[in-house]
Amino acid sequence: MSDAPTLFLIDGSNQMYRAYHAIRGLTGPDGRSTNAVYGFVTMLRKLIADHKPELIACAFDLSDVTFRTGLAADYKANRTAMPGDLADQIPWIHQACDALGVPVFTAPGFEADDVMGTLARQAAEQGFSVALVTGDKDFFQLVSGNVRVYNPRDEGAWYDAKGVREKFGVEPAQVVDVLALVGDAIDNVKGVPGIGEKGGRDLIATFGSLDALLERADEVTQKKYREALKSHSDDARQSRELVRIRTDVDVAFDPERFRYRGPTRERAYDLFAKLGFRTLVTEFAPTADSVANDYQLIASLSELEALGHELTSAGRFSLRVIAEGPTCSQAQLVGLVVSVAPRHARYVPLGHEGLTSGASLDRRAALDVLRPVLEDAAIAKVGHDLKADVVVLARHGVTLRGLDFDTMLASYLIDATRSSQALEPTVLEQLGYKALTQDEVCGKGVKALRFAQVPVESLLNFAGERADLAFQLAAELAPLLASGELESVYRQLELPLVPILADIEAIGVRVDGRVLSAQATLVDRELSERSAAIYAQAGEAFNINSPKQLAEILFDKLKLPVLKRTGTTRTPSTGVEVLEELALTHDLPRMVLEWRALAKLKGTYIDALPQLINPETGRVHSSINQAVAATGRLSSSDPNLQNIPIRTEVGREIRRAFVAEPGHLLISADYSQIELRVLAHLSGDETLIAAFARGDDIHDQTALKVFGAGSGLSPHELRRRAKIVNYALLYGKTAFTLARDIGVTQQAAQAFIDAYFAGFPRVRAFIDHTLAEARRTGVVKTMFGRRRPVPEIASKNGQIRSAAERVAVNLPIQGTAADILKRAMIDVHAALASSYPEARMILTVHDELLFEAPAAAADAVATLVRDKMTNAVPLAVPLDVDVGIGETWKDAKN
DNA sequence: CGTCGGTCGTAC
DNA sequence: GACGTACGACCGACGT
Repeated sequence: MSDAPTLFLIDGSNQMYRAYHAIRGLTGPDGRSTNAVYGFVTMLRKLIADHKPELIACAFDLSDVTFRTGLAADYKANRTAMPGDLADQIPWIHQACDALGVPVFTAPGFEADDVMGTLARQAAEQGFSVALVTGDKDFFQLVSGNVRVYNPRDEGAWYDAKGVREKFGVEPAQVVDVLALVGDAIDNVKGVPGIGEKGGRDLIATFGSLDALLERADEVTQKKYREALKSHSDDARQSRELVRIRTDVDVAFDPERFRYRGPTRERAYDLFAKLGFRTLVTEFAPTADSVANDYQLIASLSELEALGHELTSAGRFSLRVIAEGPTCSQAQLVGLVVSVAPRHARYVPLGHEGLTSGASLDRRAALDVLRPVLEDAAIAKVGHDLKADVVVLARHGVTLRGLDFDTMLASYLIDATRSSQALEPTVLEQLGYKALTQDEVCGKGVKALRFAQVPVESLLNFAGERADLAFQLAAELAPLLASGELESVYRQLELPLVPILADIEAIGVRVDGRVLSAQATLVDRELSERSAAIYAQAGEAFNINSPKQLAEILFDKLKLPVLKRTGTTRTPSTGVEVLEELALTHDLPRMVLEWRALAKLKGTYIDALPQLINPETGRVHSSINQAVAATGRLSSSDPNLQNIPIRTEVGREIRRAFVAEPGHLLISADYSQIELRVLAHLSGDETLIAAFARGDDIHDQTALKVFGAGSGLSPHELRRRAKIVNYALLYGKTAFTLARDIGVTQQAAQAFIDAYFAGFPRVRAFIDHTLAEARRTGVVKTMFGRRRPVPEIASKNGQIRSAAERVAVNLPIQGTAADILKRAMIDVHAALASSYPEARMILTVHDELLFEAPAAAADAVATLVRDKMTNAVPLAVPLDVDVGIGETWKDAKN
């Protein structure tokens, strides 16, 4: 074989059909089928990636009318017509070839096969190797020394002459004769009746060619073949012309026209965006390389002063702090970037190291120059995640004011269900631009640099984009906020919360490491005793934490029954529910459950918390995320302080490590049954409202309605069950799970649910109304106008639809409760700032706020907090707040 | 050696 | 199959 490059000739029509049938049910944003395009593009990209072709082309059929229909009018007449949604995709497939840099060839009156045959012949004559990319066996006839068939379906399936002999039993040159004998019922190639693949192969192998066979038909030993050959010799000859791939079509092979030149980014992006191919869109989105930007470095304090004037006269600008540190709360300024117009950015280097440290301005002097601008509430600030900027600037003595447009929050309000509200995906979706990522600038893994180590020139592009893209996003998102009627929830709730959350993060919670290490010692001892007992019981040591190993012990070794399997891997489940059931017949499951609970406590809290104590402050500064939870709740991470144990005594002990500063006390204030109160308000149910108005215990009330009198159960048990029923409603629990939770039959559980709705009829009406609205609009809303898309409410899949219905019912309740807490936080924060500035809000946990105040002021602060929380929002029912004071979080909650 | 999906478990 | 919203630890498979 020669050293000349291989020409890849793709059988476009064949591959297109294959893709169409291989991928089902893929549609673009407008609902039109995109399966064939996607499959084709995937194939093409894989081919290019795998083989790095220098020469490439793709051939397509033009129409059903070809020279073959001239030879036999019924050629291919038996074929079912091309599906309409495949035909619709052909132009896109051609465009995809073009966008990816693959020239397309067709010839009027000929099929793709003939175009390929002709090009292959010419290329081979010029000394090139040829790969015929197809899944069609007819192409074996074209194989020669330089021409091979490549089937991308089974990788490595190259067919040269030897491959053809093995696969087909004859020489490549004889393939066409075999095909002519065998015929093809689907394409109406008659062939010779009675001769099949095996027979045809043997006949041609014996006689050498179709012509020789027909000439010497008398010599054929099998009578049925002999007679069929004699009476159908014309059919055989005609069939040969139909199956023979032509090599004399009017196309010319010119290596220059077949050179692979790579994709055209804009065309690929436009096409894939239109078709909704998200990963491909990402790959071909415009980047800094393809857009002209005015990003510049500020090189001196005098330039910085000029910039300050520019920002002041602009009256509105976007900014981003570039910072880093071991933890967010210890972040140090590396630079500050601003933008006053699209594609414009100015980067102020403040803390670069090494070769580029000379570029940095004196941090303090520079911040002093910018301070009047940053602290001026009349100059509007735009940014993506402004809280992060507020926090870092506060650490450097600057109070960022004039917060106006946070694109992360805007994007969150527009669609809180997006998987990420980070800048990059948001910009890609809204602006169709692929932003630089930190990884691209700094590298990743162990070799990653810190921002401060990256050359200033490289950071300029990354930093510039942060500010520039936020500026551009703001313009894009503002109209969407308005059209979604989200401006009020943005201006009244989310935006005012930004500096408050920044405050909470900066202040942190004092955690006493000594309490935790004492607990660690105790729990460690307990764990090793318990694991020893477990190993003894199991007869061997194993990793109790490994569901797989535990399953082997329980189900293989001890032969306990497999009660349930996990969802995706179908392995025997070792979840609580299963272990609790097994605990009735064996000791080990119970021991494992107790071990697990302790190990979880230790791993997640006792061991993790001390590592997050900031040595500078002795406090834990958890991040509060405002744009994660789909319902509008806040979430907490690093560490998550919203799931500190409370239900078990040993878990509650962990809260003893959360302490007040000496001379201070913690004040915990939590809304009592806020979601049920919200339900009472939203539904307008008179019975519920009256019960809350009287201050009745709502669970006792529910017990009365649902279980009636004379059930024989203790009041305590009745209340416990009623509580489960109440919350079941909020979460759309089914009779099945309710039955399991309160230990009654499914019928009894259904009866309770029915009794509940009978007792609180407006609740049923509220749920029905909410679902109807959700079905009509595809969106559900909270009392304050926060919205959540629920497109799955229209799903034909019952499971998906039911899940969407539960979401739809839950959001107005959970989301409104979240809105109320946010409103309360804003009011309390303002009240504390003016009346008790030395008292501080330090934590928020969905329906609870935690404060730290000088001991002398604690009672007064508690009163103020209760007042503000109670009156945060007027509802049809009173809001009740439980307040507790103590030296530790545990004490404050008791 | 890092990434990532799966499973499990804590909170409200 | 069956309860909404989060975060995170651990395991183990997989890819570099």
